[in-house]
Amino acid sequence: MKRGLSDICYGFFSTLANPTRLAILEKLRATPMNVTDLAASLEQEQSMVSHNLRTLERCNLVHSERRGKKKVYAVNEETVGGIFRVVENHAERHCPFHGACSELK
Amino acid sequence: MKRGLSDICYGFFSTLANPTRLAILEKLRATPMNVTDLAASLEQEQSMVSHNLRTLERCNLVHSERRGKKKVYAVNEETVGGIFRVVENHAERHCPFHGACSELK
DNA sequence: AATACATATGAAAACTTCTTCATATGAAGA
DNA sequence: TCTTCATATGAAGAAGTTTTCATATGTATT
Repeated sequence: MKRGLSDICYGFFSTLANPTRLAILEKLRATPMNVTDLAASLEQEQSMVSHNLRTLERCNLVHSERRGKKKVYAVNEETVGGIFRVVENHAERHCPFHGACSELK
Repeated sequence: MKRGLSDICYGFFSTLANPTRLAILEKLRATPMNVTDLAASLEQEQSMVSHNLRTLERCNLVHSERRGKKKVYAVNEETVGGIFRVVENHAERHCPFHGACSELK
C-alpha cells in the first residue's frame, strides 16, 4: 500500500496542530525537563502533559531519557527548529498582523 | 497582546492537519487548477473543496487568480515546498515505515 | 517490602472541526 | 436579460480530538 507525502504529513501536522503541544515544544526548546516540572511550568495537569508528550514522542518530535525517578524530555531540534523557521519566515511575509491564518474571514 | 511563535504556528498547522487539504496541495503543486477540476480530480464534492481552499487561502498557502468564469488556484511553493522538505527529511530519518507519527502505540 | 515520588493510561465527557446539503452569488455569452 | 457554467456560503448533523478524573505502573530509598 503506497502512501503519498500527504499521508505521511498528516500525522505530523496533526501532532503540531495543538496549542498545548506547541507550548510544550516551546518550553522544552528552552530547557529539557521532566513531566512534572513541565506541567507546573505550563500550569496544566500532569496527566494532560503526559498524554501530549506521548503524541509528540510517537512522532519523534521529542525524545526522552530516564534519570533516576525522573524522565527528561528534549526536543528534536533539527526538525522542530527547521519547521519553525519556515513558519516564521512565512508569517513575516504573509501574516503582518500575526495570526492571519486563524483570523475569521 | 503579545503572541508567541506557538500561537502563530497553531493556525498554520491546523490548516495543514487535514487530509483533504493536503491532497489539494499535492494536486495544485503539480498543476494549478480551478475548484471544479480539482473536485473532479480528487473525487470530492465541489462544495467541500471550496471550503477547504478558503482555509488554505486564508493562511496564504495557496492564492487564486480569476480567468473568466474560472478561478485558478496555485500553491505558495516557497512555504509549502519548504515545509514538505523538512517533513520529508524528518520522515526519512525517523519514520522508516512511513507514517510512524500516526501509528498506534 | 513498605513508602514516597514520578510517570502513564483508559474511558467518558467536553469541545472542535469537517462534511454535506441546499441554495446563493458571480461571470460571461446568446 | 435570460441561461448556463462556475464558485461560494450557511447551518446542522457527523466525525474526530482533547481534557479530565481516577487509578495503575514504575523507580528508588529506607
